[in-house]
Amino acid sequence: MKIKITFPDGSKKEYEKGITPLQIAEEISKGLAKEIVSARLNDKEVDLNYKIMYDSSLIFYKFKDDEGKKVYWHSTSHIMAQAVKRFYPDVKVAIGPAIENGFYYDFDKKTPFSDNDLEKIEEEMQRIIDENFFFERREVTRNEALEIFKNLGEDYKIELINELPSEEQISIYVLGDFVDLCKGPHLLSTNKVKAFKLLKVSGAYWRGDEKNKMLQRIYGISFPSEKELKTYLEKLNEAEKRDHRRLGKELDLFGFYEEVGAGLVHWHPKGGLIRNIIEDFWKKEHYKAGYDIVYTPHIGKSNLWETSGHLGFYSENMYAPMKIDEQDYYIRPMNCPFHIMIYKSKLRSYRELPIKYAELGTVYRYERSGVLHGLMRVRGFTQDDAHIICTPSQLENEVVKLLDFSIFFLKSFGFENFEIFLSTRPDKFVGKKEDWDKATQSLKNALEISKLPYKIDEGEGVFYGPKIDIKVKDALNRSWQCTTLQFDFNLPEQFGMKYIGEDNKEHRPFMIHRALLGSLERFFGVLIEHYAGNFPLWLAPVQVKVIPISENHFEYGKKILSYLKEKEIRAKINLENEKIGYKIREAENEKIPYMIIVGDKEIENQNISVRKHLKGDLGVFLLGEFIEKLKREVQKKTTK
RNA sequence: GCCAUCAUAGCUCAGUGGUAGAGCAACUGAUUCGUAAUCAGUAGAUCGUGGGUUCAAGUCCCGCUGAUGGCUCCA
Repeated sequence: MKIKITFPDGSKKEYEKGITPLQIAEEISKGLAKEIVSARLNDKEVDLNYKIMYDSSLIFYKFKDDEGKKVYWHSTSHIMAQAVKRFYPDVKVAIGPAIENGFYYDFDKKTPFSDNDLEKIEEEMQRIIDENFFFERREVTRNEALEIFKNLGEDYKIELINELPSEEQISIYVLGDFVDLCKGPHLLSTNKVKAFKLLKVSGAYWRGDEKNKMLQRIYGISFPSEKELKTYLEKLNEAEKRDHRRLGKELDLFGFYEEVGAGLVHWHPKGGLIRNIIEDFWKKEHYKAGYDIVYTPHIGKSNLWETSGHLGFYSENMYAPMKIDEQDYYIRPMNCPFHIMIYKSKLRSYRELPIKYAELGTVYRYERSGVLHGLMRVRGFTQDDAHIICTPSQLENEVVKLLDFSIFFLKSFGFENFEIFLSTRPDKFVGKKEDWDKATQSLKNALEISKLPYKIDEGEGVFYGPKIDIKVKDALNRSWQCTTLQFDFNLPEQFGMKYIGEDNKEHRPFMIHRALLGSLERFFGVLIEHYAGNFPLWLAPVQVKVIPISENHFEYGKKILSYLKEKEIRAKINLENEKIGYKIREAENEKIPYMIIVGDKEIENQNISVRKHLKGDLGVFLLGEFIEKLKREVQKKTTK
């Protein structure tokens, strides 16, 4: 009996019935057979030794494919679980999936794993790999599966089996002395794993729910070669070097103080200077784009927060109230109610709309101590917030403008790649379905008009409205959420916002909350990591360092310094009694974009030598010519 | 909040029950130097904090504060 196999390029070929993907690959080429890790048969991912019985389409997956990585990592997690079970037979296994970078496995073990344990487990894994067990798939009935895992005492697996849909084919994989419930597919055998490393241990709740028992999780990663593992570990190292917390300290940009409290940022002078530049730019552009900049209080009475609904749905993130004249006041977690007050201070006509209030508004939110993380997750931060209040017919156009404005901002800071998500109505929501549909459609239209590619996150909207989020990709290709643009059905209703329409009747305006950079703290953290602390000229706290070669050149250096300052270049001079190499090293470590080096030659020719950070000597310039170059670079916000 | 790890000089780190150490930074002196570290010297710590065990605690135990990695990825 012959069957027909269709390949991704559309070509077809006949094979004996019962042939496996591996055998087909072997016929094509030995190299291919060696490289593939799994296959897709029609719409189902299968093991390489799966017997093909019918005409099918076939795709091979290699490690470099996402599907292949998943299989590879998932298989490694099974090897790890087997190793753990060999050491600790009483441990119960929970789940062990592949994740974005590697895999983990959760274990129910009385005492947590130590780093020592990790080494032991790694050695045992290597033994399992050397023993080269087959990942043997068996399809079983529900009762058989329950029987097997009951005998093994694997309670978590039983829970999982009971939750599988009734029509699901249940499968188990046998790996030597280890049996696991698993849908598959897997590698053919354990020695396909060439290089692996266990990275960290942590606690993790069963199914991510804090009401459940805390399990012990081990994370790891694996690759088809030692070299790839090495490259990956180096990349981790590189990320660590540009960690904003480390650079924040090294470059003296910001700090946290135990005496003050967790998650409360102090911007040191250099960080403050950068922030000020960002804020100036932000304000200028907002005025240009038709926003009004407002300033509002940081606390407000409890009634305000009751009306807004924050005390109902956001109280978990709010700090306890303080009593002032017998009244409860809350420190603000958001700026919206205050902006709404300004809107409501007058009767508004449709002719005034859209009204756009912008504020660099500092807010305070309670974040659980364990989730705080440098500048990325803090308890007090400043949103670059705005509220756009418009008529329903203006909505779409306003969103188009907003998207354009957001992308302009992000690009100004050197981000070129974005991921855009549209989140739609969740299960719990306020407002009418039809209104949601209309608003969601407007957001969609705006994205289409802006020709921005986006993904839809079904049901991931906030309860008060659909939203668009923009994530930026940084230099290491990690994504960070910055811009969020949220439609709000709730607050205009709660606060009874209105405007007088063309028909001389009262209408309810639409309102959009938006933050472009997100929070200044978080955005600063992202910027630091994106640039690895090497800020572009327009943002660098010190733009130029003047370095005289010896004491004889101090006077000439000072003259240059004062001229630079006169031209509003942020410059410093190094008057230390050190050798030139040492001073250059210092300036390089401080990541100052340009160095001006002056000695006898420069004095004689009345010029300067310029050295660029990370690049080296640029040669000789006239001072005026160099300043022009700097001005152009600042103007263009050049990032390279 | 929960699990784990951690907190020693300004910074990075050593010190596993018996007299607190190093490198860098700082300061002083010498050196006056051409594109990523000149040499020598000086000073700097109630070992995060509060309690306990012990003849003796940086070190062992408990509380607190703060930091770090996780706690979303569904066999």
